[in-house]
Amino acid sequence: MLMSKLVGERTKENPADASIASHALLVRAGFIKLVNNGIWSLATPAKKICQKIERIIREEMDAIDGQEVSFPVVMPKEIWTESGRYSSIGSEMVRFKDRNDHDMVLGMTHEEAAVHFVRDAVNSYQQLPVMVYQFQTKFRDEARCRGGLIRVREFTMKDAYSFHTDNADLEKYYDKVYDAYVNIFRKVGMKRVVAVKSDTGMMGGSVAHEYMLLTDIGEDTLVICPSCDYKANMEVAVSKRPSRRDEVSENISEVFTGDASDIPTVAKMIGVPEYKTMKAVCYCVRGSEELILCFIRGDLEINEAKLKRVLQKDIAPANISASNELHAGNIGAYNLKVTNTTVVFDESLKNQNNLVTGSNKAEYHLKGIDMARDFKDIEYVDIAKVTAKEACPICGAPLNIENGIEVGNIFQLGTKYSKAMNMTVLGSDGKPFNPIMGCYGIGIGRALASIAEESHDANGLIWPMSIAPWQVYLCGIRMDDAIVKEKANNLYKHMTREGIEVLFDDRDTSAGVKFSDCDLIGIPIRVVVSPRSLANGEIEIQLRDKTLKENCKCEDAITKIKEIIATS
RNA sequence: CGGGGUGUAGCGCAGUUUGGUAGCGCGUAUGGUUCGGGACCAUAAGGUCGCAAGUUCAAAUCUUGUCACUCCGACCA
Repeated sequence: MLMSKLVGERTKENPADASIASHALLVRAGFIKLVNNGIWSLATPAKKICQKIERIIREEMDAIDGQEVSFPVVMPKEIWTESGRYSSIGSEMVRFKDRNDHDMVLGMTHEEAAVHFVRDAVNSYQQLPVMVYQFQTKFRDEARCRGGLIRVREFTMKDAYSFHTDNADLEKYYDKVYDAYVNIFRKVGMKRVVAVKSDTGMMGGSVAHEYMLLTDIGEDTLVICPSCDYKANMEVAVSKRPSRRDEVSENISEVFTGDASDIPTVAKMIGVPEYKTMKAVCYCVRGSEELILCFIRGDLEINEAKLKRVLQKDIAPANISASNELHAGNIGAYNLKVTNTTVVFDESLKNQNNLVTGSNKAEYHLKGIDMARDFKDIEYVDIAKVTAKEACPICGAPLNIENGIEVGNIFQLGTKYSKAMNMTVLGSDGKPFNPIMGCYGIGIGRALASIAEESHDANGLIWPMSIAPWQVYLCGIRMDDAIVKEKANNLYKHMTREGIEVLFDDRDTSAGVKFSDCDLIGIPIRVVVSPRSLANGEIEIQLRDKTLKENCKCEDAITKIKEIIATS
């Protein structure tokens, strides 16, 4: 590829709307161009990286007996009605009518298509397990795109679907995919990737993991144990909390607290630590008048993902200031009288005593609450957010909290789709059953952006060799010099013939411009042909990550470059 | 969906307060001088100032509406 012909505008200045490095650099280097909110065109370098990432994924998927297929982007309403998701998914799924007034959808995921595809072709347990996968465009009408390619509406995803006779077989296969994913992220050059336990959300199913690239700009919050291998998304993370029960329980008494309504103020006023309080947090059920009143230890926060799972309902924060039943700021579980309200107690309160809580009347709080004594027969559920330094549920070490970008996920789906879509195969006992499914995804563009996020410096991108758009940036300095021009041209032809991927900067421009572009684009090996080094019969080789800079004889160049490629 | 910000040349911006017919830097084209970390000189091309309506002798500038993008939050297989 000749640099003089490469389409894609490079700029010196950061785009005004970029707030993260990968977004800014990918735009500056001319890799991507915005077409519409969350919809991007990819230039050749970005496309080449995607192809290399896909090649690595394909190798790993094939190695665990995956069969590459291709499902459609546009699907009829019917198969989504079968699974129940035509109605359960909101405006994130694009729906439209074709010329015959038929309801259609744009694929945002392909469980339905996979079941539709496999259910007629697979009739016997003897054909299982089977896994199909594809690289396909997804469209999700995201409420809010961000971060360049990190969160977009249209993107390419590798999605895979496996079918099994029983849970044991799924689990065995799930482990294989788990390992394949570890290989994939290692091969594409992502370093700080961890697999965390995750929520299964609208996908249904039980066990799920997300592969997270640890970075400050990550949208997900992760709980990670530094001393054992406990790692979980905040949505599902748990911790061990020491009991704060005192030896002696006081009696309940009222305390005047005036207009103090938040926990720090009340605790300070009464003179107790915040963990000796019980606070109320109120939610409403989306699309209903029903209220959810959560009681939790005052120093903790509600984990809304956990709460949703406990309730099996969609919730939203509620504004209760207008309510007649509840005194905002003075809500307490003791002597509470409410209607059309679900009351939930967090496990952090279990068996605690001498707690301060609202009195359900203005200007007063209660102290001396003993959960064991004052509340009989209540059920405690885990709806609390884990906080940093709490004890790991496995080993007890203080937990860390970090941010991560989700670069891949794997789900044990169970029979949610095979049952809903009536996919059956005959078992060894001659009876039909619904196969157990798993599904496994990796976003290609997000992977590219994540690598850019992890691997760059002030001058530009730094691509790992395995996915670099080109392996070598061949730089002719003084292309107006006949000898340089000839040498560089010969080297370009020679390298290309040897199968080395070269971007040849044949432009007649200054060295500074070429070096800057080379750094910005982030090609791993820079080869410089110039009058200066050529005078000694040498060319210059330098690595983008600055781990090597040396001259070598022209005739040894190809061997040397191949060696670098082979060992990186 | 809620809150903020911004729309002026391919990119980054000034000009808007106080209305007077559009500007800077980068990039691009041509010629010349340069040449190992974003060279210099000269000349040139490129904009119905997001869109629409209104006020006015006159609107990038004031008014109203609308659209788009973006940031923070909600949502997120």
